Amino acid sequence: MFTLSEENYLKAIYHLELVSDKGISTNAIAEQLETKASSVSDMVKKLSDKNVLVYKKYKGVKLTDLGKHTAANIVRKHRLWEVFLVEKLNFSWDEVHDVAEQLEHIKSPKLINQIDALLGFPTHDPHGDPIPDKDGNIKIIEKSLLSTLSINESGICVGVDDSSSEFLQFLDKKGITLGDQIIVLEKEDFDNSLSIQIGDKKMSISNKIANNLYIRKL
Amino acid sequence: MFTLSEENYLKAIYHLELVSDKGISTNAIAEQLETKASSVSDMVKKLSDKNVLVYKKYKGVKLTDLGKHTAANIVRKHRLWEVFLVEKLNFSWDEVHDVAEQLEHIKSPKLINQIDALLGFPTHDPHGDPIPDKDGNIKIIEKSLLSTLSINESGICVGVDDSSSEFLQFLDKKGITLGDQIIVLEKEDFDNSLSIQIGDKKMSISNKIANNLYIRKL
DNA sequence: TCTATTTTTTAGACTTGCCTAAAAATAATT
DNA sequence: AATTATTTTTAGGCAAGTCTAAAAAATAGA
Repeated sequence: MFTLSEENYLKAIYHLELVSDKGISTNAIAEQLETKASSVSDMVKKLSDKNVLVYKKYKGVKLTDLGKHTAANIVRKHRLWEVFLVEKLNFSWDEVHDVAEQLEHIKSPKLINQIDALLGFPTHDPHGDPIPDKDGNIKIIEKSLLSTLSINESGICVGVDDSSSEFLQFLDKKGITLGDQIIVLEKEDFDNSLSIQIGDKKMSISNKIANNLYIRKL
Repeated sequence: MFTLSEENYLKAIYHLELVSDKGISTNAIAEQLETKASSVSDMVKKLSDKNVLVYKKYKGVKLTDLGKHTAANIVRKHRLWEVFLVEKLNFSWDEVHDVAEQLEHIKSPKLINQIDALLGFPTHDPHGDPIPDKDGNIKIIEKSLLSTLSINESGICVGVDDSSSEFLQFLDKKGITLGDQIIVLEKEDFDNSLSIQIGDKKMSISNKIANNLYIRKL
């Protein structure tokens, strides 16, 4: 069994490994968790003793299979709770993160399995992120940043990169929702902004936004 | 904001105050929480500094209004989660306690209010215990132990005193459920056992059982 | 290659929450 | 009232998890 703190470290390292593929550095973990490198050094030794990661001094860490499995399970719980909050309790997608951050640490296999069933075994959370299955496997879908689409290409909005409540509320204000079909009408060289069409609405989208919206190309 | 440990102390003292009405002793708290009196002394000072209770050395403690309100809110969350688990996730009444013990510490007013609404604002948990409202008030219903009923008296089963899973499973096996109407047919002086009738089923009930079942007399 | 800079680890300290053992206060008994 | 027993508090210590400051290792630049 893992403490709350240990679980948070595992999750942080898991997320970092999805991006970097080589050993995760002490500093990277410290930044992710908003803590100090010295604290990370301590915890990493502890986690190494528990066989969830491999640690060689100055060489960064790598999760073991046990570590990956454990971390994926926490992520699974986090994302299932997010779906629950949105689908069953009328939370909006920008409100769910902090609560899910607490709920993900509840220890009860039956609870999370029943939530899963109640929700109809969803595969993605409200931000479009995949939900690991019970074995920790995730189904990766082909997705591209909106900013990488060419003129006249179109696709379905399937996720966000930045899931801060500011960005999500901005999308709400613009009327952009997961599942929307988007066509790129124009690309402005000057500021890399885009003209896009959603349904019959046309609008201009800054580069910053286009770099945070994932599209499944059609 | 209170730590997990502080919340558990508050809850324990709250429960003890419902029974005893005078200052709650250090030893009583220690026993309730399965900890040592010295630990209680420490914590009680901390809680006194936080104005949730009044503490005079050697004199026991009393919750302040703030303390009562805070504790009632934790109990409210615990019992609402229990209802949720039974009503929405197919838990049985003997499985809910440990999970609710974790869920009661989740901090999100919106979460618990939405759960409350989803459940239709229940007033009692699966064991018949009353759910405090948002202000911490509970509606006490007139209830008596089954053992206090006289021959030919009848009532509705409205709660249990002992809510251990052993006792609850025993009731399941006997086919006794909250809401059942019970008539006392006979009382045995020898061992204080009872003959009762539930619906058209007749059965014999030991004194120990009769001392743990609450009845609303008809 | 040899400094200079950055990264990482170690050392020592602090807080929370718990413990044991001993002292102090209260309660009970003769 | 004096002694005994019980309850409660204090004193000191321990583990988890964090921090700062300093030392050690790795990396980068000339």
